Amino acid sequence: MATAVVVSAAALPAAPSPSPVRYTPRRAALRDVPQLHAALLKSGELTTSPESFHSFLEATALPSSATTAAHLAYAIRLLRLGPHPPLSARSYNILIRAFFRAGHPEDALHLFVEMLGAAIAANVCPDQHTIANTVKSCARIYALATGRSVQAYAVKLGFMADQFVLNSLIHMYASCGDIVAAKVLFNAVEEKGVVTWNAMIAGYFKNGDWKEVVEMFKGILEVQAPFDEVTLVSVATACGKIGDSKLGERIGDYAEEKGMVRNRNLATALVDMYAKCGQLDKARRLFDRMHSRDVVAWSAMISGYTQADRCREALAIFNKMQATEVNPNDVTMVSVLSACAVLGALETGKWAHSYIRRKALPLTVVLGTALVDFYAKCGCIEDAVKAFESMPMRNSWTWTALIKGMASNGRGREALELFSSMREANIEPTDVTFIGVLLACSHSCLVEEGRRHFDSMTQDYGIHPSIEHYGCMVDLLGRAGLIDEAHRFIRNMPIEPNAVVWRALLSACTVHKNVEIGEEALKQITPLDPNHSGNYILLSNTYASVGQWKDAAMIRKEMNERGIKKIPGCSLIELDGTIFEFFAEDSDHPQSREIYEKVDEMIENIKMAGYVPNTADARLDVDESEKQVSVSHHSEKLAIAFGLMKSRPGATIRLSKNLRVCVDCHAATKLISKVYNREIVVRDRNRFHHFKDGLCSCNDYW
DNA sequence: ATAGGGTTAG
Repeated sequence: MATAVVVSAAALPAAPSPSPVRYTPRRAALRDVPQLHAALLKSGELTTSPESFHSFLEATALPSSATTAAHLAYAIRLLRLGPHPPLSARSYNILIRAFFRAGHPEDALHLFVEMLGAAIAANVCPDQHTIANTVKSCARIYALATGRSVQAYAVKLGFMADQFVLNSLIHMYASCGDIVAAKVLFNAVEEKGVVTWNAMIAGYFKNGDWKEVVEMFKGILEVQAPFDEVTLVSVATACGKIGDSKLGERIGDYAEEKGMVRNRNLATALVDMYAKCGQLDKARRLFDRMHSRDVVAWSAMISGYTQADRCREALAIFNKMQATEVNPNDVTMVSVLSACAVLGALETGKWAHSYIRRKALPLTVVLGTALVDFYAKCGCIEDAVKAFESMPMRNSWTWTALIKGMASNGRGREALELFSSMREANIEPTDVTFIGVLLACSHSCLVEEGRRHFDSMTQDYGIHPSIEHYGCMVDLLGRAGLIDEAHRFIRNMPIEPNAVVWRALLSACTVHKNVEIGEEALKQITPLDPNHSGNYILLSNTYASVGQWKDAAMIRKEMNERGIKKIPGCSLIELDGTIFEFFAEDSDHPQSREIYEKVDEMIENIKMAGYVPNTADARLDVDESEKQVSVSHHSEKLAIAFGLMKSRPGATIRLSKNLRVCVDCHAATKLISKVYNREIVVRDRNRFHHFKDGLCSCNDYW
């Protein structure tokens, strides 16, 4: 009896509340271990009773949150140096399991090898427990070849009928990507238990085959095979990934009904599933009802908001998390940075970066890429480069993020140089990389390079252009003024052009005042995307730019008749870590009056520097002076005025807006940067504008 | 004694 050994159960610290599923051994605080050891030595039990020895080993080595490297070191010294009873498989098994659970699968494998040596010397033979635990370690480090040789032992020793051995092997093969080997074993198991099914499902899960996870579960239901919480965790998560909200919801309801949502992992999986199926508020209600939330639960909720483009709420919930005992990890910070990137929340994101450094969170490829992307999307391209260079590992996503960042910050040449370096580093570009490359060309008017890369994409890399690539090309040609060529390009596309492609052409027509093709473009867009206000506004502005006021007014009238509302312009500005949101003609802000006064002052000042209001993009139903007032209340100007009021002199003003910068705001902002001696960085829908000393980084080409 | 589970980037 194991209990007979331990000096006194009362001498041991109470175990934390045991999880309902897993076996939780008695544990000893490190300072109690020698005492326990001494007592066992003194009574002689340590050497005479194998049961006592094993029990002591378990108490010392089996990990809990309190287990340290010192515990493991103590146990391994005891095993190697003794004194102890003649060693058995059991002693090795305890340590193999301990090292595995403590996150040292390699050491577990070393112990297995050591055990095989001992097998020769002292007649210690691996048993089914040894095999199962060793196989688990192989799975953890993706040691497929090693796993196969362990299976050879299992065959040789006749353990292949053991459920535990079989299940661990199925799991090992599946998680190492050898799904065929896993399936062969799975099919060979006659009595499939719930764990057998789960191991196979987990295999498909690990390989990202969400559809097959769902299919297997449907198979389970069909043959009425057993399933449990663990099954549902995988299946619910898979439902989220493929957007199967019907099955997801059934699982959610079932879990509620059976009280399974008390299982934290399952509740977390359901939160994730609801969020990914677009039921964010349902996800939140479940999250709020959870009894305890660990870092994964918090991260799931935060990423749910980020992925649903509700980034301010993502940051709000991150703030709540910080008031708890749970510490964010690298995964949490990925979502946080991604939210900051979307919002252009530079201060908050910088804080996140410093947190990562302070806590020495592992700079994984994903986290590093999120950092690069964040800095690039906040217009801090130098910091993006620094983050890129500080990463120990980069992949194609990382390079792509920086290339796109360079492109949208108007540094096309550098983006193309980066692309060359990427190739020299032997990182395979993807379809998205080429979108970055083509954007770089179009934002910097590099027409020849763009054509070359577009052709090379298919010829040299076998990547077939998607509609987005075609859109970039139309944009590139159109912006460069090659409107006819762009139009021909669309007509020769092998796939149906969509509204985005035609809109790129239309927008080029607006810039280059081409009424004829602009009309054609709108005609093509209307059936594809009838309710997008931008289309009408672009053509109306094209008419206005060549003085066809009647036609311009007619288009606006048509818009009104069809009940199409202009998307309100919206600008975000972050000051001292708080994000302020402005709409055109906004009067919601408590300091509205001061802000409008500041706008008037700003306009007067830049007029003295030569500003002439450009009302081509203004509403048409009012007279000229009203038009001037209306453009002066564009959301950008309100946000800039607020920024001037609230930041110290000379500080850079950064804002991000939902539409593209209008001609008037662009001209005004250039002058504001000069008159107020401020750098102003504006992120619009498409790209960045860095205003300084009366000039813009886009060279007025956007 | 033993097997299976949730969150992340372009």
